[in-house]
Amino acid sequence: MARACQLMQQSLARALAHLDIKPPHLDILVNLFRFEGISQQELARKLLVGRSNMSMLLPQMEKRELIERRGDKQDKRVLRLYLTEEGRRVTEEAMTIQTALIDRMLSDAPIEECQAITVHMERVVSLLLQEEREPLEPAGDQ
Amino acid sequence: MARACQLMQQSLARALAHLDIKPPHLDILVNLFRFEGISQQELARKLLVGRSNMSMLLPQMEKRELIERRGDKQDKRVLRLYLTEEGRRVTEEAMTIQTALIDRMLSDAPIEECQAITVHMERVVSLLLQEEREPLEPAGDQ
DNA sequence: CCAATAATGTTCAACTATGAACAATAAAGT
DNA sequence: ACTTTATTGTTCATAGTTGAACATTATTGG
Repeated sequence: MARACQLMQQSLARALAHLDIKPPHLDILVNLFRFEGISQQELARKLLVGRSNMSMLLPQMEKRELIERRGDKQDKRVLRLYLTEEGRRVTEEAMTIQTALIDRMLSDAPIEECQAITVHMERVVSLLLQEEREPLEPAGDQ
Repeated sequence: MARACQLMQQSLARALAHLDIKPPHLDILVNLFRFEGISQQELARKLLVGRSNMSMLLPQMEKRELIERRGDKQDKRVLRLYLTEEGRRVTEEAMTIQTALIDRMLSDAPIEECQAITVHMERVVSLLLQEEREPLEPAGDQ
């Protein structure tokens, strides 16, 4: 199953090649599409990657004029992220490609099953994130 | 969903830390456990990674005496892979840990659903692998 | 107001995985 | 037999990701 994810990433990468973006870029674009104006930190948290990763990718996307980074006026530490018109266009096209790929993969899976899987996966994610924060401390017992 | 896989890998990595092995090593061990005597090439194909990756990991595991590499007598190119006693011991312990993790994740998912998911994932894998080999050639039509 | 603590983003060294180029061996075509 | 083509494993340069250390700015506590 991990292998399936791995292969889908590779396949997605190939399908996205002609737009000159890769899966990590798409992840960023999609999240900005839905949550415009978030900070780099918030974005990194949603994507489950390190802040440093954002510091590598975002400036490069800014140079390609897919996104824009504007400093927050109330907190001079944070940079808020916005899509440019070009960025929005590319995002929509890329999402179309991604959706087509996913549909093709799940074409012979019942709809309810997909939803059930999604629900479980989200539960798994929150479960693991929670565990990450409580390494090994029962705290009250013993 | 890709994120869930990512997190499970991280969680598995932490759970495996005290054995001083990482998920890629476990993948190798489990496959040797089930298919003892396969070549590096076959192993790489099963794991969906490059041959070069095997060339990096396997010698290091050989030095730690988890595996053994013996040259095939009929084909002097291939190195056949075997688990040592120590390797078998570690593999069993690591599989226990992995199984426990997976069970914990899917504890509230119905059994049939898990099986259904597995079936679909395997189909997805074979579908994508097939596509990889036929990049863009309808060949007979048009 | 000032010190201490925390949060954001950047930089850098380390690690992993990859694909291309290569040497050795095998298989196929002549 | 000999040349050509394919396969196996290795090496190396490259790209992507991470965590730690850092500078800057906020927040908290005295």
